[in-house]
Parts: sequence; structure tokens; C-alpha cells
Amino acid sequence: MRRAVADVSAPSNAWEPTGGSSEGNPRAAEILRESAKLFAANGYDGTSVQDIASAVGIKKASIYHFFSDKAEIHSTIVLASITRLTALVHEKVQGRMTACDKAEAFARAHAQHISESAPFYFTAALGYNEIADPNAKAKVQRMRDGYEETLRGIIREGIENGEFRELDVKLAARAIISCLNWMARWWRPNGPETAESIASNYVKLIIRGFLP
Amino acid sequence: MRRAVADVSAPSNAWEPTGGSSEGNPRAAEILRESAKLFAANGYDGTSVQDIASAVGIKKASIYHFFSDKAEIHSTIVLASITRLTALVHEKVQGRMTACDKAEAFARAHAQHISESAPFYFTAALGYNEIADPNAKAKVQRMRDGYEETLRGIIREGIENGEFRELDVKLAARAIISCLNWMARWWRPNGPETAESIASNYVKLIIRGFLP
DNA sequence: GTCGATATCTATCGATCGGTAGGTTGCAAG
DNA sequence: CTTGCAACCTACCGATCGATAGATATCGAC
Repeated sequence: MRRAVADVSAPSNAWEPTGGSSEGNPRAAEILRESAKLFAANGYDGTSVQDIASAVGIKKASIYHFFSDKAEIHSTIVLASITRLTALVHEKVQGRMTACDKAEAFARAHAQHISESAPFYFTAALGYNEIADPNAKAKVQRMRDGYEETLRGIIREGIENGEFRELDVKLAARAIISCLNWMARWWRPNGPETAESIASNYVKLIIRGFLP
Repeated sequence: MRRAVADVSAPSNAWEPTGGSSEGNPRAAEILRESAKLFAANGYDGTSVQDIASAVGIKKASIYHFFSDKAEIHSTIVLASITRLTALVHEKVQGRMTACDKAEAFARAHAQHISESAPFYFTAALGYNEIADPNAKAKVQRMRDGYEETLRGIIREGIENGEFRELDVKLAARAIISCLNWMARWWRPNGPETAESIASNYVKLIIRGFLP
């Protein structure tokens, strides 16, 4: 069966996916890019290795020269996405900012990743718990936990310095992340609003409920 | 491939799924219940008709006596879920309540549906845009739109009567619904918190940002 | 010019899947 | 006692899928 999951037109990625067998190999990187587009559009099971090969313009067997199996392609994409996401968050959230500004920077970093790497992000967001390989799955889980913990730390900081009232940190972080994650289900690059402005507005709205 | 999507132990449904070929047929209803469990746990493509038949305790071909194909089983489940959800919302949100109370009742109705029909809800929430049949898909889309519009109406009401400040109604409704929908990705019936209390706390937190 | 590594190909396998054809059983109505 | 139909069965088909085996092509190093 071939079911449409998302209609995604991919921008070219400025960053290079790392890890797996793709390290510095342009053809492997191309396979990852095309696979991400197809996974995002049709889902993992809705994408055959033949589909990927056709998109790249090579034969199916050639795929197996670069990746040991289909699952490795998928887990490499998911890992690359979460790696890039956490890197962006660490890059944007730092230094002397208020907790409010940090929370907004956090959301903007997330949104930047969405818009600059939509196919990778959609593949990861919609299928990050569908990873077969236990090692890769554990690594992704650890990175997602660290990512969520970063936001919790920002909120805790805001409570400690009096910017925010006493509140349930876990719930508050989860609310913001839920909004960001759910964007993968409805936001599309060609839509009227940029991902960054939506994410920023989400945080501004929700953070008002954090104030004393 | 068989990938785990969710670990769901299903409570028995108090309500009867309607529509499709299941109308009042206990065996058809059983097929729907078992299918919902499997779809929620392994996804649509991760569930074979043979899996469903085994779970019910009959042979594969017998499934086709009650449903014309696998897609019909799926769309019947999704339709039943969204139908039940909107019915619950209409039942709980009515009469002379403040907009705040209505919003919380809205979220509680959503959460009640999650906890009383977890397999149906997970199947619908994770795969409602994977419906093949255009008619069913349009119907589901219409019901989801109406459901979201109900929440927008509540928020607009709150703005008009002064409970809430002027705010972006679309964004605000989407924030709440994002939190509720994302619960399908992490909340499990056996967890420490009830779906109702989580949903209620989400709304209480976010709604503080709505106040003047 | 030869060798070896990398990249790609053709051809095919075994398994699984959704779905169908057509027979069998059991029971209720006449 | 027979007819008819719902419910279920056995057996099978055609298509597709992920993956493999093994041949070929390209090209830089020596």
C-alpha cells in the first residue's frame, strides 16, 4: 500500500548528515536526502528501497553498497536530525539571556531545524520510536531526553530567579515541546507562516502562563 | 517488518463502534477491537490481516466476510474514534459554564476518550491522515475541523465576555490541541497519571496565558 | 599495462502480503 | 426435510518487498 503521509518539498540541506556509512561520501549523502524526502512523504513502510534507488537514479542493489539495510538508512536519518537539533539548541541557547529569551531561542532553534531540514525532521519526528536497532534507538532516546532536559533547566532557572512563578516544570516543558512536535503533523514549508514565527508565538503565548 | 509503535493494553470499550459493516454485529465489533489494539501497537502497515485474524481466533479469509478490505477496518476505527470524541465534547461542553470551565471540560472530554478507548484513539491520532478512501478521509477531516472549531468558539466566547485578553484564537486553540494530540505519543494507560488530570493541568497552565 | 578498490549493474531468491475462489458447517424458517 | 443464508473454512494467486550473488565498469596507483 502506498499512503500519503505528508506533502513535503525539500529544501537542500546546508548541513551534512554525519554518522553511519555516509561520512563524507556524496552518494551516500544523496541517498539519505532522497530517502528522507520519501520517508517524510510516504512513511517508512510506504517507501521501498526501489523507490529510493529510483529517486537517486541508480539501481536498487547499489543502495546496499552504501548501507547494510533499509533500517540503517532510516536510523541514520533520525540520528542526524536529532543530532542537528540538539546542536542548534546548544548554539542558540547560551550566554546571558533571560529565561524567557532562552525559552524562545529554544523554540526558534527547533523551528529553524524544521524549516531548514524538513524531510529529515519529519522522518525523525514521525518515526523516532520506530527504530529497529536497539543501539540507535537508545542513543536517540538519550538525546531526546537531554533535549527535553535542556528546556526544563531553562524553566527551572526562570523559577529560581523569579521570572516565573512556582509551576510544574515537567508539565510546562512538555506543553511547549508538544506544540513544537505536533507541528510535524500540520506545518508545511510552503504554508503562509514560517516555522520560526509560529514557534516563537507558541512560546510567547504559553510563557505568559508562567509569569508570577 | 514489525516495529513497535506503542505498548497499549486495552480497556474494554463501553461504547459500541458504529458505522461500516459492524452495525450491531458482535464479531465485526470484535474484529475492530482487536484491529485497533494491533494498529495502535504496530501501526497499520505493521499489522497484517493474518495478525488480526489470529487475535480474533478465526482464519484470515473470514475477516473478508465482515469487511471488504483492510483499509475499511482502519477507516471504520478512525471514524468511530473521532465520532465518539466529538460526541463526548458535545456532551461535556454545554450549558452555563465560563469559557475557562468550558475549555477544561473540552480537554477532559478528550482525555476521557483517550483513557476509555486507548487503542481506538491511538489508531486514529497516529493515522488519521493515512486513510485511503477519499470519502472517509473527507468525513474525518470535516469532523476534526468541527472539533477544533468548537475550541476556537470557546476561546472567542472568553474574549468577548472579558474572561480572556485579545489573542490569536487560532494559535491558542492549536496550542491546546497540540498538547492533547501529542499525548498519543507518550501517554500510556498504565502510567502514573490519569489522562484526565494531565489534560486538565495542560489547560489550566496554558489558559493562564489567556487572562487579561 | 596491470592490479585492486570502489561503484554500479543484471538477475534472482525466498518470504510475506492483501485478496479471492469456492467449499463446508450450522442453524432458523417454511 | 429441505432450502437459504450467515459464518467460517482450505487452498491458492499475483504482486511486492528486502536482500543477495555475482558480473561489469571506471579509474587512480604503481
